[in-house]
Amino acid sequence: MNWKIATFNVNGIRARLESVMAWLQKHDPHVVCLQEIKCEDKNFPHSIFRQLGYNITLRGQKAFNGVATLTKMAPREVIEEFAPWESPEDARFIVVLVDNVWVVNTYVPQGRSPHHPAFQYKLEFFRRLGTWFHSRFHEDDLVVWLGDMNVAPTPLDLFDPLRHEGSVGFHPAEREALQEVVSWGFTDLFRLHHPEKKQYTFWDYRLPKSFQRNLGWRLDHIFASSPLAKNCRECLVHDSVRGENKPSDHAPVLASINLPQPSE
DNA sequence: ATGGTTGTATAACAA
Repeated sequence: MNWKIATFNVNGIRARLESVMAWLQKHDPHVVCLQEIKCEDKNFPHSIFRQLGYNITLRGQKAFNGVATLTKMAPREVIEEFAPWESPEDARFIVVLVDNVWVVNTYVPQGRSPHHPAFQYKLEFFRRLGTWFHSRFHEDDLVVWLGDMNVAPTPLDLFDPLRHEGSVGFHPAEREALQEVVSWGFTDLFRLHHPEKKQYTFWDYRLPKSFQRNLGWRLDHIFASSPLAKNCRECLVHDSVRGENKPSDHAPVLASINLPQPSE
C-alpha cells in the first residue's frame, strides 16, 4: 500500500480553508497532521473535511495553537496528552493509531527568544516527549512523529545560519533537544531522500518577499521509526503552496511510504 | 534598522 502522510502548519484553519482544500484534493493523503488550527473544537470546519472523506481527531483551543489529525480510516486509539504537566489550554499534541501506525502530531512551542521562559518550556517539551517515546514504544514499532518542531536541525536548514546562530529556532540547546528525541530511533524522511538539498518549509511574513527570495527555515519535519523509514519512497515539501493566494507562512510536507503489511 | 505581516481574544497578543 502506497501510504501518504503529510504535515501542514496552516496558521488558522478558518482563514486557510480554500488553500487547504485545494491541496488536499490534489494529493489525497491518507493521514494529514495540521498545526495552529487556532480554533476551539466546536469551531473547526468539520463538515468540509468529512465531505473529503476524512475522520477528524482534534485538540483545539481558542485563538492559539491547536492540532488536528485527519485520517481516511477511523483511528483505533487516540491519546491527547504525553505528560501530566501539560496545560489543557496548551493544545500541541495529538496521537492516533491508524492503519497500524502510531501517528504523533506535535506543534512544538516556538520559544520566543533564548532568554524568555518560553524557551525553557520548549526545551522541557522536547525532554518530556523523548521520555514518552522511550516509555511507550519499541524501535521496531511503526511510529511517525511529525509536525511543526520549530527547530532548524542543521546549518543547511535555514537561509542565513551564521546570522541566526543562537537565535530562537537555531539555538544549540534546541538542536540538541530535538536530536535527543530523534535519537530514540527516528529518521528524518526529507533528509533521507535529499541529503544536500536546501529546502525550507517556513518563510516569515514579516520579511519582505521572503518566499520569492527563498529566505526560509526548515522547521516542519516527518520523522519515522526504522521499519517505516526503510520503506519510505519519497518525501517532498510542497513549497508552491506558500506562493499561492492568502498562504500560510508554512508549506506542507508529504511522505510516501510502502506500508509494511501486519505480520501474523 | 530590533523593523516587517498575519490570524485571531482586535492587544500592553503570539508567531
